[in-house]
Amino acid sequence: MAATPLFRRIDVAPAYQKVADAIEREIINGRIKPGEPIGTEQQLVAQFGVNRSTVREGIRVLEEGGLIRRDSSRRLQACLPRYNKLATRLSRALILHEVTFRELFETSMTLEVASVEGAVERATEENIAELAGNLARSADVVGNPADLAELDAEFHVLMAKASQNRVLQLAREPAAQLFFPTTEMIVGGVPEGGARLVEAHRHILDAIRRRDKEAGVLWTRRHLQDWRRGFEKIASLDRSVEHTYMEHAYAARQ
Amino acid sequence: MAATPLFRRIDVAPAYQKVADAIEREIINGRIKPGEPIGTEQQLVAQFGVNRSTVREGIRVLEEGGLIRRDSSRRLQACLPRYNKLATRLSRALILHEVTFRELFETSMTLEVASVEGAVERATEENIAELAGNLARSADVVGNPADLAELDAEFHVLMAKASQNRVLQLAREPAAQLFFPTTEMIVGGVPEGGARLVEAHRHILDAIRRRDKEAGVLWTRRHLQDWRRGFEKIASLDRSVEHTYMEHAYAARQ
DNA sequence: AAATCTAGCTTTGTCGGACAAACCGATAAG
DNA sequence: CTTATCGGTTTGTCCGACAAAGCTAGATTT
Repeated sequence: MAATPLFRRIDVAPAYQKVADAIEREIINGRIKPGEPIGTEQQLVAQFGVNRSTVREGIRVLEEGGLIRRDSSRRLQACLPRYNKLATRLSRALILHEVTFRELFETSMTLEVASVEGAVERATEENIAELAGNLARSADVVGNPADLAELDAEFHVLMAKASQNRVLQLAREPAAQLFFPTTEMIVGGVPEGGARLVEAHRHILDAIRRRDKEAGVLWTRRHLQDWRRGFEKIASLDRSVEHTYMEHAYAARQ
Repeated sequence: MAATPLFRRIDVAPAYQKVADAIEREIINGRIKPGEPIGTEQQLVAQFGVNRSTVREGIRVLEEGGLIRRDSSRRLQACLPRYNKLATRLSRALILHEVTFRELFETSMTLEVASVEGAVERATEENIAELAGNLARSADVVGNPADLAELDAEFHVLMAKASQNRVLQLAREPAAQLFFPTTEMIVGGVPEGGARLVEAHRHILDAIRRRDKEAGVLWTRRHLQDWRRGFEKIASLDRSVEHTYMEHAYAARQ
């Protein structure tokens, strides 16, 4: 396109950013492995030749990005970014973008179905045992919406885990974090809601055990459709997630 | 469970974290709207009663989290977290977790199919025009793998946009960022690869225009299966994304 | 000798102050 | 009306300092 420029683009990134980038590079390309120490702030000061305040700003960037963390004794070490932490930030972004429950529901339907398909195909004995444990605990608290909602969320996490697909696990997490908290509202508001939920989980787990993909998908769809029907009794699918939560929080305080 | 404790859990979060949390709260619950200024560092120092270094560390956290940014004149303002930036972090996380292309492919198949279904249902005239523009440009560079790969990625972004589902847009982004760069490798390595890609896009767009969901899904699947076949000619689906990219980068340098 | 304690060194989190460069706004000059 | 200039702000960086918490190794006790 253009002629070769005479000068290279001048690098104007602030020093703290360069510090963060330099450490990030070492982690990304594997020269520092997760769990390995990064060194003390003093050492970084010496290596980069910048002030400790500057180093600390760079550290904050990486810490928030999930690439490094401080161990029990506050020493820096590289780490594998936790999906959960990243997902939390994504959920926050979704709220700020004022997405609606309709969007959330549609996407969750897609991802939970994919999740159960994967689980039916590839769940290990251990995965199945975990799901069974969750189901047993759910049956015990069927009358307690708060506890049941928590176990419901866990059931779906375990299902995604059973799919053995980490990309899918990650992709579903942000939506799930916004989606499943409503379970408590719904189970609490619909008689027999808790029983239907546990029933659906039971059929899903059974389908996974029998490697029956069709049944797994069917019951997952029913399970989510149940959620949807319950939701529409108490709120509109086309309102933003943010507003709905706000109102619910307000109502709960009364 | 336990008796009501006599003392409330004392807060030991470091000051910079509290600064970040305090500002985040104001943004999340809407008291500071996206685009509005946060104030200068000096003002934050005065308001929070902490040192400027501390304030700056808190700012770094929020900046990395995408909740605030500095405008042209480096003043702080709240902002809507950009999907893209967050997705980059997630992609990085996926690489560090050494996910395989099989996981990536499976999830992308799910999400792209959901994407085209949404697009068939809800694409606006404007969405269709954007897709058509992309298609026309693609046809022009059918012999240039690098440019074509870029336009392919854009086509799929536009398709997700046309689905009018922002949760879906967000959910597909991390996988897409890792998935589509390989298009260049594949199109370059398979004769007629470029032509098949443009052909698939043409059929997909046509299906969206005709609101023919079945055709849209069919051609999207074919399109991705094409990718998969091409990929398997040059690498294994079960190797980690990281290693495959490394080798490709190495080969390109020779 | 093994376990425990203690004193000193290290490291982190925070603070205060400082300064150059970039930026902003307003005024002066063409 | 545009351009140049100048002072006040603001950011990015640096220096030095200190309390609290953690770690280490030698001293003490059992």
